[in-house]
Amino acid sequence: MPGPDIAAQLDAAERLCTKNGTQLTTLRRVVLDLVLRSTAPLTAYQLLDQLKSTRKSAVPPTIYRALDFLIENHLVHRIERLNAFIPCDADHEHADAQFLICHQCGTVTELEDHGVSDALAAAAAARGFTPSRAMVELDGLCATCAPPDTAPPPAHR
Amino acid sequence: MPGPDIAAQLDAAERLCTKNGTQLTTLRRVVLDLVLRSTAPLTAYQLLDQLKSTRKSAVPPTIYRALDFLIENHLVHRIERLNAFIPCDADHEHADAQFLICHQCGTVTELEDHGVSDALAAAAAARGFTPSRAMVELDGLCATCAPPDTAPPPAHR
DNA sequence: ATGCGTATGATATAATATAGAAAGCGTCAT
DNA sequence: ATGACGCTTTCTATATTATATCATACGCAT
Repeated sequence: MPGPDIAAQLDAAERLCTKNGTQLTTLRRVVLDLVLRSTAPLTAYQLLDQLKSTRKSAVPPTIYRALDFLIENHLVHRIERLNAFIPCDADHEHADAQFLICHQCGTVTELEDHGVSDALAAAAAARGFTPSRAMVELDGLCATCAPPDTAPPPAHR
Repeated sequence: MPGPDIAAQLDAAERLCTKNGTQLTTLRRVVLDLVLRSTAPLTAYQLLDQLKSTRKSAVPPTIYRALDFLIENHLVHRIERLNAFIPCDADHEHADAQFLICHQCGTVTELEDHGVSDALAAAAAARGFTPSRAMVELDGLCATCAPPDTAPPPAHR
C-alpha cells in the first residue's frame, strides 16, 4: 500500500507553501516526493543518493537546504535519534508531535497527543521555562512487533 | 559555584558501579570528572581534547567507549539535540528524564516529571507501543533568560 | 601457565553536517 | 529596458560526529 496518493500530497504541499508565501521549487518538490515514497525514515545521504540519479549536481548542501525548507514548512520531520527524515503525517496545525520509533521494524509513528503536550507545557511552566520546540521520541516496539502478552494491542477502536 | 563537591560525586559513582558489578576505571573516572566539572554540555570531541592533555593515547573510540559506559551506568546523559553530554543529576533510580535546553545560555536542566512520563506511557500504551527508552528534550528559554512578562518565574517554592 | 573476560590502544574510515563565495533568475520600481 | 534586489541553486571545501576492526594488556580463576 503505497499510501494515500502522493500526487495529492504534493499538491497540498504546494498550496500550503503558497499560503505561507514560500516556494515549493522543483528541487524541493522532488525531495519531498522521495521522502513521501519511503515507508521507512531516510537519512540525508540516502536521499542524496536517490536525488543524484535525476540531478547530477546534487551534493550535501543541496539536500540539507531542501530538507531545512521542508521542515520549516512543516512538510517533513527530522527524527533526531535516527538522524533521518519522515514526511509530516498531517493536516494538523502543528502543535507538537511525538514519535514512536520501533527498533524492530524501523517504522516511525507520528502522534499528536495532547495529554503529552499538556504535561510538557505544565512541567516547563512550573520551572519558568519557555519552550520553543519539543522533541519527544520513544524507542521501543510497535504493536505489530511486540510479543503479544507483553503489549496487548490497543482496545479496538 | 563549582557545584556540590565533585570528589563526593565521583565516590558515589564508584559505589554505584561496585553495586552494579561494573568497574569505574581510572579512564572512566577521569572522563566523568571532566563532565562533572563543566557547567555546559560538552561534546565528545571537546571531552577528547581535554582528555588528551593527560592521556596522549586518547582517540575518538576512547572517549566514546567511556561515555557509553557512563551512560549505561546512569552517570551521564546524552543530549541528542546537542550531540553533547551532561552529568546525571540525580540519586534517582532513573525512571525517565526530561531535559530543558536553554538556547540563550546553553544550560540544560534535568527533570524527572511524572506528569510527563505518565502521559507518555499512556500515549504509548494506547497504541500498543512498548517503550524501552524515552527521549524528551525541550528547546527554549530558561527562567533566567526569558523576558520577564513572557514567562514569569515559577510560583515561589 | 593457560584461558577467559574485560578494558584499552591503535589505525582507519564512515556518516553526518556546515561554511562561504559566486552565479542564475525572476520581478518590479524607476 | 535595465539595474537593483531577493531568493535559489551551484560549487568547492571542510568541519563535526561516530564506528569498525584488530591488536595488546591486565586481572583473575582454573
